Amino acid sequence: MVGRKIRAVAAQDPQRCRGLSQAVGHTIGALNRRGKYLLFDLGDRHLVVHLGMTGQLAFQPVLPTHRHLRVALELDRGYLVLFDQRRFGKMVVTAPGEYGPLPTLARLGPEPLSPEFRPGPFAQAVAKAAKIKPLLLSQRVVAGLGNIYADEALFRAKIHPAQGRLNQRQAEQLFEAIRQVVAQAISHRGTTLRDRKYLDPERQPGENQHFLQVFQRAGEPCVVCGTAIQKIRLGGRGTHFCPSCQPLRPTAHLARGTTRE
DNA sequence: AGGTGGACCCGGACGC
DNA sequence: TGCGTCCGGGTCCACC
Repeated sequence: MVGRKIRAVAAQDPQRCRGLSQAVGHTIGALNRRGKYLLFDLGDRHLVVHLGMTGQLAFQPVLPTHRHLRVALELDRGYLVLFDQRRFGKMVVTAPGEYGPLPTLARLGPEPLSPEFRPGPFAQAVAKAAKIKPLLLSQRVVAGLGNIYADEALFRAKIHPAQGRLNQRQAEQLFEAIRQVVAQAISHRGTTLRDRKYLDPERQPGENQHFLQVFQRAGEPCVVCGTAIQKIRLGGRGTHFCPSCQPLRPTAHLARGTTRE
């Protein structure tokens, strides 16, 4: 669809797609990604798309009739459409770099597999965290981690999801675990759970669900020690961990140099 | 400023 | 079979 001109836009829910009419008359340039956001370069504007949890973006020659069709951009030949099964997805037009309507994008941390993701700044950020998992989900210290990969990375690093003030060693372990979990998920073409919410552009399921070690495995044995995986609620999210491999210790015992033992 | 809890939504799973 | 209820996913926002 790159190179095509946007002729018209139609949004089912104009309130949540503010500014979309600014896209009309622009030509779609490069398509980039930051974290979970897709950025279409329109020259002096960016078209920002977030698929939420169940959204799908498609380029189709004819306008589909689909009950979950939420936004349609009419292009020179064909349509760019956002299907948004549960209405958490977004399409917004902004000036490049001005992401006021998208505060999470405005404060997005580095890509986990990029050179900008560095252990030093990461360690500094997680040393101050009240609870590590909500910080990972905030997108501020690293971009793109959702509930599945946050749980998996914390398991690999042997850190309890509610742990605060990570020490240097924990920070290094978590840094590596995040990169491994993301790289593994990409190599397995994504995670498609039982509900098949995620399918790739060819409509094929991913394979990473077969490699998850804690997510949605509550009650099953830990792959390392055999202890039953626990599920708790943390920051409003279902959170899976091994209570034996990921013990929660008082922060004071972990933050090096803060005790007089 | 940072943390937290609720709102948003609806398909699917589950219980009766 | 059908109906009601609950859950969960990623932000965003109001509040602390």
